[in-house]
Amino acid sequence: MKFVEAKQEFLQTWGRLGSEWGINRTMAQVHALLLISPKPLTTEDIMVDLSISRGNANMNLRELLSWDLIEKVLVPGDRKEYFTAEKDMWEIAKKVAKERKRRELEPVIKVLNRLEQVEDSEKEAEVKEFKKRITELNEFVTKMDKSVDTMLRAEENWFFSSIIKMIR
Amino acid sequence: MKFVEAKQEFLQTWGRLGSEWGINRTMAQVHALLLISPKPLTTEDIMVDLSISRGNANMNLRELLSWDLIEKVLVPGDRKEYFTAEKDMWEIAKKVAKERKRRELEPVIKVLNRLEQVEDSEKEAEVKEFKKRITELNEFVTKMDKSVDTMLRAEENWFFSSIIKMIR
DNA sequence: TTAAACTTTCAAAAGCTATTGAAAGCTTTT
DNA sequence: AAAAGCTTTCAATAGCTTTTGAAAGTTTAA
Repeated sequence: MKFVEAKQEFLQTWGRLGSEWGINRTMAQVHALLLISPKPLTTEDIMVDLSISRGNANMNLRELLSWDLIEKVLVPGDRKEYFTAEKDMWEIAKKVAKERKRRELEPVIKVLNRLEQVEDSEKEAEVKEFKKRITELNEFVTKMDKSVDTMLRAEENWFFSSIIKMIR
Repeated sequence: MKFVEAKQEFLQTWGRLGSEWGINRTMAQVHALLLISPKPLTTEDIMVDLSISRGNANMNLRELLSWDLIEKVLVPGDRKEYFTAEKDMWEIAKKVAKERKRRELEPVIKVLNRLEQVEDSEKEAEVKEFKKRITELNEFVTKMDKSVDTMLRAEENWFFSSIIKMIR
């Protein structure tokens, strides 16, 4: 298999996986591109490699910056901005987990907490079941949330640190 | 907070979370509806509660069946099909993990394995970096995949069983 | 201070995914 | 065997998300 084909297939595959997990396909592809590049790239490079517009490239680069998955690099004697990606897979996983937790899990927990306060009424069976399910869901999601915290602080804790090493 | 409002907000919230995680919003809402219902529901019930068309309801119900998250229930003396959802959160999580692993992780691992076979060429730095990243990614995704397997078989293994109990 | 180089914005357009609803297809009842 | 009751299909369409590209904005160089 030739490099150019392999590269192309990787960009496709990573983009598809991203969109299956609720991440913009192009954002995943820009990230993939920076991931396999041995040197920092400019907006121009990314536009050319992925055949996308300047606006699109710019937008997805800022989004990746906000996820802290890439960073700007200054190349001495050049006015252009260069970008480079975090390459350690464990770091990437941690950053994604952290961001999704903050953006998605935490707001849901807030809502579930409020919903547990539903008042008991006449509609016995329905309301009882609702409260039961919400409570269970809340416990579950809260535990997921805590597990992510634990993972993020894994290195600080000898016990989890050793479990992580088994999985890692 | 009134029950009807709480129910509505729950359906909204769960639908939004679903779509953030790459699951059709309506599918998540149908699931949510069955999750909080103390008794099995018909297609008609679901159409009314979510204000969706028959075709849409039918399609998402079959999708949920294929994920093994809901099942058909026969009510004696009634020709209609009723549906009911698995209610144990741990079971739900396991089924979702199992399905996504099969549909998304496994195909990616196959591709990564193929991409590792890229031939070394003149373009030294680029190809070398590519191979390195693909290998690391492959190791990482394979470990994720194995971790999911371990989780799915958690109850069979005393050691992981005890860890799961801590998280669960 | 003017011009050039580069980045950001955003309204319009394209592209994609989800939804509708009527028709076709089953299965059970009469 | 005809009708009624219910489920499934799918082409058309609606609605949402992404992308474009030109214009505006910003920074550096001359």
